[in-house]
Amino acid sequence: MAYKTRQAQIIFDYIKQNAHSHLTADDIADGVRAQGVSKTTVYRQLERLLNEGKIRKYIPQEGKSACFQYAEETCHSHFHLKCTECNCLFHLECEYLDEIKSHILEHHLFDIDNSRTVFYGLCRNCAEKKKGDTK
Amino acid sequence: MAYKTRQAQIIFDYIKQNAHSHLTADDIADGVRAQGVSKTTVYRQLERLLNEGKIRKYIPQEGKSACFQYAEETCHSHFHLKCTECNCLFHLECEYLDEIKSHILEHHLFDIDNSRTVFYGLCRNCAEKKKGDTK
DNA sequence: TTGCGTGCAAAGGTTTTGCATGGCA
DNA sequence: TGCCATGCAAAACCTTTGCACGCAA
Repeated sequence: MAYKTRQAQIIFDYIKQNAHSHLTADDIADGVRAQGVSKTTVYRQLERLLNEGKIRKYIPQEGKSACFQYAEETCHSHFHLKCTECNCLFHLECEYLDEIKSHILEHHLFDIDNSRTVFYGLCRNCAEKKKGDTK
Repeated sequence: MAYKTRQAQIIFDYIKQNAHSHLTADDIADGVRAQGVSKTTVYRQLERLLNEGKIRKYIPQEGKSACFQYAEETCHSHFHLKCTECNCLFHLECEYLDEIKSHILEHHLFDIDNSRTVFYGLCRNCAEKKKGDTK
């Protein structure tokens, strides 16, 4: 049903190798262009990988383009914190927070999708920086 | 410093009257066009209202355009649930969940912005519908 | 009268699509 | 060979911007 093409492999490898960072479609296209992969194919593969759950998509509050990141299996079981100031992503593994999901499911009848949910706010560094500002 | 124009008032009123729903810039433009307000002005007013904190902006995971909603004061103190299936927004007021913010701040040194954070997942109706599907 | 807000049209940027070709199975 | 994936270019889409005019203060 799905062919395994050179380009698709290159794109997936690139995202996997940069698993630590958030890449825009443009970033990825830049990274694979030298190997003869077009931007159109990048978009089409991103859509496929997204459906397969192999990557995750983040949509910044401000700014233009969506970011993508390799979806490690372990990421399905925890939440993410995204700093609105420095745009860093933090992985949050914590027993207390696992209870959130079951609490909301039981008391509010809503089944949270951990891998899609991102908490926005200020990370430690940026909060301190802001405090220091002469505002 | 800021003039009070007819168009600005019309736009704000429209958003306020539809406080229960998520409106795209286009929805709003459609709603006020008959009263002689241009889409450009809608965008410019949305930006202003956003900065003033009078409305909130939601960026859907899927789909194109951003959604806006009248920001009721009470919304600053609770979280929101957004169904990825039917796109409904639920307001979540619950003591237990208020603890989330302080827990994450104390234990993970991250200051969550409630008004920006949205939990994505499946609401009751859609979850049941999916269960019923012959998948 | 001053200068911010508006409207139109055009630009800007991201993502999608049509169609012919290329390449996996 | 059959058919999905690719590439190019163009389109579609949302949002922003330049500029002249109108209107609130």
